[in-house]
Amino acid sequence: MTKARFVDSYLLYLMAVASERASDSFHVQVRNAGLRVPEWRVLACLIDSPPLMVTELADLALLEQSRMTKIIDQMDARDLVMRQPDPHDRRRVHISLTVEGRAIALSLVNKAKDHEAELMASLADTDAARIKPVLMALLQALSA
Amino acid sequence: MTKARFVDSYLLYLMAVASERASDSFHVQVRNAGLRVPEWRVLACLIDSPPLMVTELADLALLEQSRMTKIIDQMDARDLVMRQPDPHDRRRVHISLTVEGRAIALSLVNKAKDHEAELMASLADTDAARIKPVLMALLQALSA
DNA sequence: TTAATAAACATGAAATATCATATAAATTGA
DNA sequence: TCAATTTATATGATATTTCATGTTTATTAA
Repeated sequence: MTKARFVDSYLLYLMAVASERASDSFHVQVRNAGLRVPEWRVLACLIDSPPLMVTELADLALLEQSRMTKIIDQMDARDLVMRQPDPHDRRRVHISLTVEGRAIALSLVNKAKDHEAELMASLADTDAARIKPVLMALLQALSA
Repeated sequence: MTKARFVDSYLLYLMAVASERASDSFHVQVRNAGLRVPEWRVLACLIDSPPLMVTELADLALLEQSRMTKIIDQMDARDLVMRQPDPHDRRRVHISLTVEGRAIALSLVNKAKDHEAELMASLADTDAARIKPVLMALLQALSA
């Protein structure tokens, strides 16, 4: 009988490790594509979205606003995204993908789907069927 | 019918958001205790563990080795952990909690358990019953 | 109206993280 | 045995992240 450590059955820890370890192998592909993880998140968030404000994008991509501004600076400089002032509210800036950004986003989204399929296939059927619903339920509970 | 965004059903994204959002409220308590999140992880990993090497601790606490060395420097300076050279292998350093570190760790672990209990209580019974097993199954699959 | 407040984004300084590599000790195998 | 390799930790330069706050524009309510 092995001693159970606190962290090994602590929910927040399990989620953090699961997220980290599961993402690791895909993040290798992200870096191979010349992107950092936050940049990939920006592309993934924008691929099937109308242009988003900086704050909306920051929320969605799990980044703090000032950090998002800087990442947009860099991605803008590399022609991956573009800024368009909102004509109705001149404080706002709409961020959207450039043609090049979209191409890279698409290619990575496809790789992400393949990677996810492999991951799901490595799980027993019941686990595979439960994992997303359970996470969604948690998110639901957190936002209530 | 609302348009489904890619990220909203992408497993790695669901795990990252769920982990982030679920941790947020607890991390407030961590900062109130005067600690940063990585420091809390170190305490949580050491609370019921024999002394660990820097690399072991880094793995367990999801931190890169050189970063762990620096965090240990700071926690050592604050008397939360201590370094002990391994007599059998002089390259190694064993990290363990000081009395003060242990007290803070215990208090936070108790808060963490309360927080987790609340989180679980906010879920439907089937979701609550499934969430940890499913994450453990994923971790199992990843390490295989 | 217009002063006060709030919201959106940007910026710069300070703190932190990462990467490559140094140092030291242990292990391997010729 | 001892040179070569590997392992464990530390270090320092560079890059990133955060925090507080600035600037501009919109909203509120007196």
